[in-house]
Amino acid sequence: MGPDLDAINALDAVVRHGGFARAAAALHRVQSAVSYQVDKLEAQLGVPLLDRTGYRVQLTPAGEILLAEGRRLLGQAQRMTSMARQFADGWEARLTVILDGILPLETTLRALKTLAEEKVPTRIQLKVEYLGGVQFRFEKDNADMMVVKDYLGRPDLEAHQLEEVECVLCVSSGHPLADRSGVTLRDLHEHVELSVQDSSERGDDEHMFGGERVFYLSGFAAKKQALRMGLGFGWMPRYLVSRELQRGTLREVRYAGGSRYRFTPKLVHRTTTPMGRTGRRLGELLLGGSLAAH
Amino acid sequence: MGPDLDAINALDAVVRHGGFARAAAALHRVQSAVSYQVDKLEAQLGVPLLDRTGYRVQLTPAGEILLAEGRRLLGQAQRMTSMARQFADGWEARLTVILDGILPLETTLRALKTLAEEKVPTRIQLKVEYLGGVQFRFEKDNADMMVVKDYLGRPDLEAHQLEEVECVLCVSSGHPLADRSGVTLRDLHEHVELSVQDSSERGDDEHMFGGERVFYLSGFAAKKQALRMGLGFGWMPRYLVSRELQRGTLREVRYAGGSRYRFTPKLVHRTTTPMGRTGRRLGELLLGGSLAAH
DNA sequence: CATGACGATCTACAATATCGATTGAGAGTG
DNA sequence: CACTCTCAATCGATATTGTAGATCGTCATG
Repeated sequence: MGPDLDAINALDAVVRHGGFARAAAALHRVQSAVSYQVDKLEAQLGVPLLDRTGYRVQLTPAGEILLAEGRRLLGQAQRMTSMARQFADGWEARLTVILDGILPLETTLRALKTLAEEKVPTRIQLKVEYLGGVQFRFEKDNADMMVVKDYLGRPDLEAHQLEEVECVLCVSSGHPLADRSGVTLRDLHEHVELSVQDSSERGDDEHMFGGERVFYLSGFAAKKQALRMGLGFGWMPRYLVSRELQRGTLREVRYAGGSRYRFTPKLVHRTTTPMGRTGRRLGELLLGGSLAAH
Repeated sequence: MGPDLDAINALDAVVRHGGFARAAAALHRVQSAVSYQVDKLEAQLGVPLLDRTGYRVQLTPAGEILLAEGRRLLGQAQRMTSMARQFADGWEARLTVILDGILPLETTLRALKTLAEEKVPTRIQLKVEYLGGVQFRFEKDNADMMVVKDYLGRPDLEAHQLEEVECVLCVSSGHPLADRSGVTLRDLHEHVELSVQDSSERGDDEHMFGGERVFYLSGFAAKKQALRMGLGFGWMPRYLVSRELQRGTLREVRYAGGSRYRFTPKLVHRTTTPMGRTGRRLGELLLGGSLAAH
């Protein structure tokens, strides 16, 4: 049907090396084989590509244009084979990673950037979820990895610990709770609690206070905005609010039960299906780079 | 070396028709031939492309990505063949046209736009020259066509007449010649004549007045600007100055020897080498559209 | 369990690519 | 002008590759 890549390659060699004989040498073939291939290509395309009238062969105008097109074709084929070789070498075709939105995106993105610079052929899909939604998605999408605050352990899951993240119970400086000390659970229940919406159907975070009024926000950016507006109180990872706490825009609630807690995020993957090279490399990068750094 | 287009085509057929047997039917081959091609492709790429464990074959993740790449390859090859067919059908690869700058670009550009819309594969090169420079370039570049005011006839050149263009001897309204009537050649010689620079080494236009002071401009746009600034007098094609003449910004010199002349532009091409389809089509478009229309 | 569709596999055969040698046509040299 | 050298087309023989046709095991379906 179409043109033959070998034939195009032969033509290319003839033109680049300036002759059938030299092309044949370069291709480790005999001259007649090259002649044959070029003839075939001309027959396939139905256009004379080389002008044989002179002592040296020369491209016809049409040949020039078609060869340029053909070279693009060869390049693309080259790319396809190198892509295939990478797959053969153990690079997986797809890698799905679920990330808990409470964790800083920056380190993850930097790791992905490094992967891109290393030209891995893998299509990486990164999804951000919250709370129980992380594991929910991990299982629903049959994802390869998740970076999560907490998860329900299972024998087929393996976890690596990442750097600790601290959470702070925050409130706007204008909020009634801001200036109070010795805040009790009862006090908290009189105010609105802000939480990030769980994308699964599971219950709430263990650190929630179980009051009457809870507003669910769609992410930590929205939650922070709501906090600053004085809508209510709520837990925030410190790295997201450290500047506001310094400036005093947000205040740490002086809650008697403790206004801080730390947790260790975990990089989780399956032990059933071994991870491909991209997955392993991404793991290295995430464990190496300090995930919780600002 | 690289992947084989036929094999890619076979894989594509298998996936699109959902099975080796159907693919074979669609390709007018027997099933084993398709099997062979797909096996070959997998061997060439070194990656399993189809998952044969199930009842129905299914693409592996790597196969999915590589097939997508392969389809692009097929499409490109398709384009290459169709391009070649057009060349085989008599569309030339290149077409060089020299245009006299005194003529309106618009019709020519419209014709070229039509050609582009008709998806001719030809690379068209349009060059604008002036006076003797047109034919000079035509010969130097071995161009295919020229649209010219005058040319030195030769037996191997054939010309078709286009629509007449009128030239007017113009001057700025602020110029001393603007309000005079019965202007003589002697009067003209006292002022600066504006002319467009000939890009060849040949002499001047036959319509020039042969005065002492002549300013040469690089094109009609520049000439018009110089005229409006009152730098001197000079011939302009009417279509370029009709608005200025109406408004009175420019005035027609009331020259006793005649302040207007008309000429018939000609579309010239060689009779020695027959024109290709693009050349013929462009000729049709230029002769059909009224070249001299505003 | 019988049936039918599917895809792998094998063999024989056909088509296609390569080899090695020859031919004739420029181009360079004395 | 004769000689040689390089170039590319051409040809017959051979090696490689692709296809047809038949068979086999597997899996889904009724």
